[in-house]
Amino acid sequence: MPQMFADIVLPVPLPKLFTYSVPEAFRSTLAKGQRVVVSFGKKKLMSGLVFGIHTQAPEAYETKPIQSVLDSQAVVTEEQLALWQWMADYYQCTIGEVYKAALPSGLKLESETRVFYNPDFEASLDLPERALALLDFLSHKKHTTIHQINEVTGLKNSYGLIKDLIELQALFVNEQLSAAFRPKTESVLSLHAEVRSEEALKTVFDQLARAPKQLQLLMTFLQQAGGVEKAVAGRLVGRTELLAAVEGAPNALNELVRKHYLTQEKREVSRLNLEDQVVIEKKSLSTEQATALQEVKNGFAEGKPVLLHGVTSSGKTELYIHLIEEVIQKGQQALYLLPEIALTTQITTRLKAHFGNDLGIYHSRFSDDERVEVWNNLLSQKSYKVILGVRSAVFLPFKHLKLIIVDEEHENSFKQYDPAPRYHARDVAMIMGKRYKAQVLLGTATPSLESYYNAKSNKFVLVQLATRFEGMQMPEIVVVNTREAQRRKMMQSHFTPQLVDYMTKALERKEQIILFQNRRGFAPYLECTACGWIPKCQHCDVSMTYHKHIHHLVCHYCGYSVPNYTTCQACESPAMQLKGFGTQKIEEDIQALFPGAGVARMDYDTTRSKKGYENIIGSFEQGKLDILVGTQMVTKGLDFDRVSLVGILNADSMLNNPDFRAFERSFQMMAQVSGRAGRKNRRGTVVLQTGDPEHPVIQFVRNNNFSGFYEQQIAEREQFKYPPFYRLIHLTIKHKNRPTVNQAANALAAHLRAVFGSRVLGPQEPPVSKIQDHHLQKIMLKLERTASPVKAKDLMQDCINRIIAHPPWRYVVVVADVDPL
DNA sequence: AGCACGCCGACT
DNA sequence: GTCGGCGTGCTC
Repeated sequence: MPQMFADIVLPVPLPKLFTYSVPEAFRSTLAKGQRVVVSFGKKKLMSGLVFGIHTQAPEAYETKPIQSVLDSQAVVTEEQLALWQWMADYYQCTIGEVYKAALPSGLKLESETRVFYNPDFEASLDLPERALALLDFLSHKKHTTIHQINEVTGLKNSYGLIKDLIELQALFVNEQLSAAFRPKTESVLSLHAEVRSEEALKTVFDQLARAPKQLQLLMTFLQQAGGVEKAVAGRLVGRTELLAAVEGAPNALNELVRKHYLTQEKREVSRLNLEDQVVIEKKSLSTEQATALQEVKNGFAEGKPVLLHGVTSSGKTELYIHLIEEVIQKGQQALYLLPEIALTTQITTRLKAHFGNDLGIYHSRFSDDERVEVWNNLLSQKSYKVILGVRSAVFLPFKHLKLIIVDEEHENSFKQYDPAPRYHARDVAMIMGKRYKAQVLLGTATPSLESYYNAKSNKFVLVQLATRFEGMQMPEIVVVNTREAQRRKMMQSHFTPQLVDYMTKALERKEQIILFQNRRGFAPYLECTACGWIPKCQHCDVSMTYHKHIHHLVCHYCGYSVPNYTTCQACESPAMQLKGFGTQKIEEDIQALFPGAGVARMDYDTTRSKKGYENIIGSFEQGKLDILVGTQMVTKGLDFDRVSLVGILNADSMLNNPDFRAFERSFQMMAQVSGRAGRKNRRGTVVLQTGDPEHPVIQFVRNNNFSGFYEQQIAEREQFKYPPFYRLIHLTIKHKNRPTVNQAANALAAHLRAVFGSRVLGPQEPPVSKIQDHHLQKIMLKLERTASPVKAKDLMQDCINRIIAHPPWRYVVVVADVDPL
């Protein structure tokens, strides 16, 4: 029998697969997509994924054997492997990096070296003191990790010491895979087999006559089991619920178990909510919705992706639900992708109500074990029919995927920026559509220029949904000139008199208000009023952000933090002042302006915890709050019935971004917040504060004119060779030493120009020129849409390799971002 | 990326 | 001497 080898994907950023030999025992069962344990490097154990099986012995090296096989069935399907390979190629990363991002960490095992003490070893006193101390420490423990040893000995690096002791056979080590996914268990109780009849139970009651607690507990048990009949039939009752119902029950329960009246056992339970759900019938569609639904289906019939351009509150979700139901009825699966921030309780409860236990949710707020459960569920027979998830849900093991919905398609958070793979879930969804032969529907009120262009040029089918449901009107948009108000000294902090006026009236009518402040200028920083010094991060080229609750300055790039400065570090003046205003400042200002109003702030700070976010949304929904101030978060997927006024505090900082997408983003942002205004019976108002009321983007927003905006922007994109006409690739060059990066970047650009000519721009120092002690340079490539990105990757890689081959630049890192945002 | 190994400077 | 820093090479 010939030798057998397997190519294994390992979660390391090395651009290759690793070939291991397959021991006799696994040969008949090993399959692609199974996880295996292999030793990698010196002695580390890792779980990897079988990518290919063959009989080709590698010539250049000796193979190591596969240590064990973790799965009897593949945990990754062939379709997934093919998709991951595509992602690695297109987004210019390694398949190991895709694997690392794709699998929940509960399915990726890694070993830790364990150190054991040899009890037979007789310590002689001529050992160094450190060694004796370590041996003494270890003799009290079963085993330790090297990490712990470092802590105990106070040594930075205890390898040398450990190695010496291993040689003396005082210690030995092995590699232990760290605990992976553990199914959650709960204790359940049932009637003991000996008493499973009504007569037997009567005897038991008699015997318990003098033990009232136990009797009470047994009665409660029977009640919770749903009656004697069901209890006798073996119905289970959860220990926790039973104990919760009776006070001081644990002892009584132990007695009942000891007397063989009840049996206690452990049972695996799901962490995911599997209670029986009331499934709500779908609402019937309005005429417009019904027409749009038909148009979507026609588009699918043409075999094209569909772009659903529907204004806010036009009922897109209802269409999605109809489409998903049809897919489910055919026994197929649907994937519903939402940006992180929009995946709120509102949408989950709504879908849960429709699809009950057919719905699985894949979200970063879920624990890793919960994600493993979703993954395993999809592999199982009873798998979910619908997955509602964030961008990483594109990695899940679908088997009959026939519909992919990308809601809020324009959202930037569908693109992963760091770490690799730097993928865009919307674009991956397109590829999945092709590979799974699934229909793809993109939905949004403010399409990305890319998607709208695709629709206009007939790659997609465009479906419009222009009216809001139940006769809701589009809001009135009032543009207010802040420059004029400033000139007349009429501004009250960040509020124009007009906005204050609208707010006062809305509050009088008991209506709710949303105020939007975009992220720029959101972060408060410290500045010396004497010399202008601003505290910067030691490791990054950014000013540090002031965090009120910890009274510290924090770097948002690397997390470095220092206690707040009271004096200037440059001129020693004590005149340090807080600059830049965030939502926090606005919140305080509003409280001063409207003392009676309930104000809440929604931003990074207040929504860091899962509950924080839900609490704010909840109290706003219930009308406990009058004014909600926030960043982008307030623009996403919230439908509040009582919001009549939306204030955009400062439109200019968005528009003045030096980025070719700045206008697109500003338009989307303003249109999205505006969509929050309006109620069923009353037209909403949007107050848009700007210093430049005549700005074309402001005019397009005011007139709710998306197509005008599109026409103007797309012309510019074509003229200046930007997407969707050209494909951008950003290369970031990093090194600890600034001159080194600059030289390497220049040389790389020269190499690239020799191949790509004028398609190469830069190098240029990015706005943030240092992150975590690494200096940065950026090179941009503008490639024709028709050019193969994979071929471009090869050519680029050649150039990069030539740079790296140059000894002084050996440790220069080049990172590619394909289709950057 | 992690990790081990080796060579060199700064302390007891 | 000894510790720890960091530069270098390797991973089937």
